[in-house]
Amino acid sequence: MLSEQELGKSPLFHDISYQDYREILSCFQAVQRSFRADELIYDFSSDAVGVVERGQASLIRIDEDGVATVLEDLGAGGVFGKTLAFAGSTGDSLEVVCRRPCDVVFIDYAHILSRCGHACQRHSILVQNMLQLMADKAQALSCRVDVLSRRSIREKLLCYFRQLSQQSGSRTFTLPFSLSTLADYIATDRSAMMRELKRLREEGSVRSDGRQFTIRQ
Amino acid sequence: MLSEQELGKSPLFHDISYQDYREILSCFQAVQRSFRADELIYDFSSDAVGVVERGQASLIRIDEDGVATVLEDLGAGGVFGKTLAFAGSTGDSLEVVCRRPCDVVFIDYAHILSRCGHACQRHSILVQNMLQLMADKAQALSCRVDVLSRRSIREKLLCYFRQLSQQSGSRTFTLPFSLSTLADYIATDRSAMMRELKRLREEGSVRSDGRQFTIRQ
DNA sequence: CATATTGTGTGGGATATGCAACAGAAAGGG
DNA sequence: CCCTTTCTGTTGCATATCCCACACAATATG
Repeated sequence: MLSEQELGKSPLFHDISYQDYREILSCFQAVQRSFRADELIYDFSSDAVGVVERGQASLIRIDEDGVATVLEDLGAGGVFGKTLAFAGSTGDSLEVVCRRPCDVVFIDYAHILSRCGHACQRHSILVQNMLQLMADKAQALSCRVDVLSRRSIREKLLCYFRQLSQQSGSRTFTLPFSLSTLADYIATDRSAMMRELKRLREEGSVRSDGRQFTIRQ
Repeated sequence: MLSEQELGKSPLFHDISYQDYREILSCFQAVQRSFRADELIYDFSSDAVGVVERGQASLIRIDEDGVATVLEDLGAGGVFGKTLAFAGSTGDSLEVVCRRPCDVVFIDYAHILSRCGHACQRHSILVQNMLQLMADKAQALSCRVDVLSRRSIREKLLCYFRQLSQQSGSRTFTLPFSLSTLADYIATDRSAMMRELKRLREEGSVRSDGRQFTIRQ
């Protein structure tokens, strides 16, 4: 349960009064839980939709060989759920895992989409907030597709760097994760990526210090 | 403008009366237009959100070298707009192009997300429909990421085939586009893909006749 | 009907990428 | 503090993938 102050920062309950927030929790049978780093948040067995209120989590895929791949990075406002990801090619499993301590709200998805008998104002605002979160998710996924659809490691890196640069509004930006994870994110071999990174540095397209990067132009 | 009968099939105006539909069009300054094959539907210059009511369209990216890549396949219920795709790595442009004759509704996105002064019932249902479409879009993009994040052509193909198989509810299914476009879709070279496809056929993992495929298991 | 355009299928040669393996740096945990 | 684990950086080698080029089928187009 959020405090009145925390509620102000909540992506899902934005613009909802504390009174309404409490009623929504019961009306929607919503559950709020906190997680520590590395804890399993969701395993795609229930029909609930989860919203990350605070903290950071990752949606990862584990294939039959046990290889893990980060499919999505979920920050505050991140949404996940069975109905929002492909059921998964038989054989591999999906999980949402906590990276940094998280607060997560679980809500029954069908309940959100069904016309509320009470036609309540609360419901309407909640749906609107949910729409906003979903639009953000769609955009984040679009970015990912934009990167992954590039044909070479080089192009993938440059595409991703340009995105980060644009987001930060500067030619300099900080990677949201380690270089090893970056390789995973762009779905390539780490050593091959390091090689390409070196080349980019040598020809002056990119400068880097740790996780801080600067691109030319 | 839709006829009363067509309205019943509309993804965006589902469960909305004809009367309300007409008022929404004016209240939201929504515009409805039809397009023929190969016509340009949207070039990401306006802030409007588009919804494909009928027909088929593609969201394509054209990079600085003029190479086109299909980023999304938009059928009935497909949503697109500037706020839903990454602004695009500077240099390449995005377009929505008509494949098969389309009816498209354009709505001002800010208008949808803003609390409607009238707090009207119409608005609320429209938002709910929009949420459903957005969730569908997120799922479709997840599928795409699932495929593109595979490390080899072989795995990409198998992953995509499993998705199609699951969608059709059968081991046999039909590709939604040509083999050449498929190569594009999984972001690889066509000849390399053909070679891999040949291998899959030879070892009996896949049988195919034209665009009709059958996978083992 | 002739002609142009697009799609399919295949191959040889160049190379970018993947894989395995290692060593030192950095970070976390008791 | 030491010890463990993760992360970074690099290399040699094998090969999957790309690029170019060609021939033919299928389909559109007038």
